[in-house]
Amino acid sequence: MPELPEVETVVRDLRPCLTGCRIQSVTVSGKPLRRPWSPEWQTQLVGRHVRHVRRRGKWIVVELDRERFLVVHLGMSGQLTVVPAAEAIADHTHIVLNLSRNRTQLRFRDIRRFGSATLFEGRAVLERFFSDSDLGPEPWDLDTATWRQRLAATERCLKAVLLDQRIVAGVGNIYADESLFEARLHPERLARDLTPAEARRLRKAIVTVLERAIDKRGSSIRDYVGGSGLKGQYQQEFRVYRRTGEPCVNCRTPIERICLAGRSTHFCPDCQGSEPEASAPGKRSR
DNA sequence: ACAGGATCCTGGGGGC
DNA sequence: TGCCCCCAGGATCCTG
Repeated sequence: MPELPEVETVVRDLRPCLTGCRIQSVTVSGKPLRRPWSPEWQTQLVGRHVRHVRRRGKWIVVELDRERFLVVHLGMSGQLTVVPAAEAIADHTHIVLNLSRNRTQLRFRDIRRFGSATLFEGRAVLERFFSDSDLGPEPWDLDTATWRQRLAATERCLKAVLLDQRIVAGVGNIYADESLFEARLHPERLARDLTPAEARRLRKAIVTVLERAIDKRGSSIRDYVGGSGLKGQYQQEFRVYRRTGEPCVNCRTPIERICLAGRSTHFCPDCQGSEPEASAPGKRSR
């Protein structure tokens, strides 16, 4: 669930609560997460100070002293929050760090356990992790030439390309659909078929939609909360996502839902043009 | 190289 | 109430 805007919100919430804190002690649930947690990390974390908290794609990076990096992925249902230690510990809480400041704790809770927390030793190891996973650029760092070249180099449809973290980092199912609506592009269009103007429009739409969502603290459909436990509000602004059958905000045509790249995909069949086969030359819709 | 499906999990919602 | 099925913001692995 958490995509770039949700992860960015968590990071912005956590930063003032964590920066400068000392980790006093660590407890874990022992339940397996997406990536295995090594027991020795508990002792390595104790006594470390938090230098900085940042985001890379959908990854949260908690930078510690002595070049240690706690890297968290929220998966589908992960929550990373700072709360008073006195607050009851909810079910499915897997990692608790006791912090030096104001009797607070950093808690990682993940109902479905598709998320992960990993400790990296050394900046080079962290960098290698991101380069090995081939994580693409942040949407606003995507330069025109690279973007056009990546689109031209694939046979895949736009929806599949937007979900590919190697091409652009941070976009997930919600913001892929919302960006394609913003750009007025059909999710089944082949990436390689985009004109330069369309490619530019899509890149701009991604940034616009993500910035709007960050302003609203992301989207809370179910489990997502920010680093302070507050929900997001962007779900109230969805124009296509989860609006199947409801009228398009532009043209009142009912929003359609199909399955693409294994994910439910929502679009306006009128505003977002027709499928490639149907758009005969010389007979362009709109 | 890619689509499609299955997989890792838990829980909410709808239909009956 | 309960049961069963479908669905879910992600990523990865396998097969064809």
